[in-house]
Amino acid sequence: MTANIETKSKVFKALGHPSRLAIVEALCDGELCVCDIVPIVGRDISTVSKHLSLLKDAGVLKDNKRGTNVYYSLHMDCVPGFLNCLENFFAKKFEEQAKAYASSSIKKL
Amino acid sequence: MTANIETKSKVFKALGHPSRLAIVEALCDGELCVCDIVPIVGRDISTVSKHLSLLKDAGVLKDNKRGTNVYYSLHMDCVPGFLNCLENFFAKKFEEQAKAYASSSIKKL
DNA sequence: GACTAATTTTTATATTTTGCCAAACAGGAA
DNA sequence: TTCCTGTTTGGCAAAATATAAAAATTAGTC
Repeated sequence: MTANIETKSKVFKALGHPSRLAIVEALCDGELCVCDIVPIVGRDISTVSKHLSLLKDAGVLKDNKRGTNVYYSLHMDCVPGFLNCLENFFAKKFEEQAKAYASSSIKKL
Repeated sequence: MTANIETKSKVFKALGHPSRLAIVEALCDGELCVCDIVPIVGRDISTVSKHLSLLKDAGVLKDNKRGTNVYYSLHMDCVPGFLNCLENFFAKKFEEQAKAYASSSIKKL
């Protein structure tokens, strides 16, 4: 065990907010500047900037300044795969729930 | 996109606390009852119980009552792989930092 | 039934996080 | 330099979270 629990839980905490997860999902398709991220999140620029620095501090994102713009991109390659796995997990779960509901509805007839 | 951002960020939020991540890491080796988890976390049993129900609510864990004991186990198979990837990420990062420090030390001689 | 052990829920308090505004800062153009 | 645009930082109120003590619940035993 190299990384301690605090370091790793910091990554999860960083991703554990709807605005920040939306940012990370958007960045799965490639880098974006802060000005592009703001409308995606729908919050004040200052708020978005704080979310971005938190994600960077956790190691999830990296930034790259070009001119007056700051471009953020994914730094941690583990993330997209896990997001995909999560997607499948909930897809399967909802499918099963729908099936269970359907069969219970039939029973009630 | 099947699962909404709230559902997914709830998973990350659940894992984004050192006590809860320690619980999940312990459960990667197999199910444990609450009485076994309490000493691992080192908190009051009521606190641990709350952490466990939060993890269960997020879909990360499932529980199984046998007699007076409640056994918790991993429900989401995505998690161990991601934890492993995180481990490698930080291992590589610390290695690079150590290398960078070593070369900077040599320059100072 | 009463009694004990394991766990959860309730309640209360302390701490942390979030989000907006205003101010500060950085780079480019006039 | 001054102005303008894009981004970050500081401060504060509101909301969310963590913790533990006490009360309630559940299963097993006598």
